[in-house]
Amino acid sequence: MKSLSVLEEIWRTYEMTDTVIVCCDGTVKSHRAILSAASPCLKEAMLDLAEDGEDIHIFLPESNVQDVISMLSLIYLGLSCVSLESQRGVIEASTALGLNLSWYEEYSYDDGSTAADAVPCDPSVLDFPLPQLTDDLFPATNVIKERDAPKRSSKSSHSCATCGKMFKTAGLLERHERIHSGLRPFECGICGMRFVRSHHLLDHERRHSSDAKTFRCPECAKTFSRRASLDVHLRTTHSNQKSFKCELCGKAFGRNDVLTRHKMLKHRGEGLPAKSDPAAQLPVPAVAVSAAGLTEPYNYFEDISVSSVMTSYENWETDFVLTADSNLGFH
DNA sequence: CTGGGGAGGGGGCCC
DNA sequence: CGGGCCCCCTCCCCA
Ligand SMILES: [Zn+2]
Ligand SMILES: [Zn+2]
Ligand SMILES: [Zn+2]
Repeated sequence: MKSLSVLEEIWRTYEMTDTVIVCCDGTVKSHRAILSAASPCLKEAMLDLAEDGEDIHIFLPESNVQDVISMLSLIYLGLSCVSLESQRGVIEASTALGLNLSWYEEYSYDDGSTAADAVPCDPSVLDFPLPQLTDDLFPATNVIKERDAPKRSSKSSHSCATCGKMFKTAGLLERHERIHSGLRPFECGICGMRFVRSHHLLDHERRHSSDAKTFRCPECAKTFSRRASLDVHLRTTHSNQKSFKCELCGKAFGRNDVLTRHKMLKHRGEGLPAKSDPAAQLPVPAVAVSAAGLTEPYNYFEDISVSSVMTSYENWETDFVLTADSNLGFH
């Protein structure tokens, strides 16, 4: 069991939601306890409502589902996986909810004002529960975005009803949704370990057999279990590429996970440099950096999760910033 | 501490 | 569809 993943688990499973955020193009369910923690004035307003177990409805008619999901991922996970296009929408939704934005003050408008200037919660976003709205129009799913949703890009959008991640094809979405079911249909005949996908089982079973390490380094004759492991070895050991630079001390690393570990161990509590610092722009663009820096107890988790979350979004905006070869770093 | 390999688990794609 | 493959990202663990 991983540590630091309680909020991630809540986020992924979307169980026991008790709050519905009604957007212009659908609804997103959430948890009032977590929203309360993020917004004192929202907490105060919700305490006056719905003691009888009914969902509280929060109305953000100016916001769309995707922006609200991005905002919630920021609240639950501390991640800002937000496209440049929807950045303002996230800020506006956050402002309407009176969120305490001090921990991602990296957000700023083009004119230089920042999200930390957010005004107090607008009480008009809260209203009486309207269960028929969600029950009739948006049944059985946590997130509905197809209906009337403006197309965000020319690419097809298939979004997961549980976590909101978007996929290129319905098949990819279906495969992804198996993650939430917890089903692991593929079992290793030797050790009994179970896997979500057949290829993972195949990869695992190879390690029980003699042909475990079939990839041989042409430079030093070391052998590896995977092609990818050999590639990393060649890149870091033989060509000594260090594409991941610490924006706090300038030290460069060959692998992003090593850089992340370095920041966790060496720079805890230091925060991140100003956005104007060119070093802060790469390899992860400033908009994607969780701006709390390294002061929060969950930061290790946050940092290492940024790019993995972002990769699920990388195809829903053409101007999305993290590219597929992010592990190669910048050049 | 860092370097680095092993391993689990993701998305994209082809057939 | 699903199997199989690629490539990726992160986490674990040890030297
Ligand atoms: Zn096994
Ligand atoms: Zn080698
Ligand atoms: Zn550093």
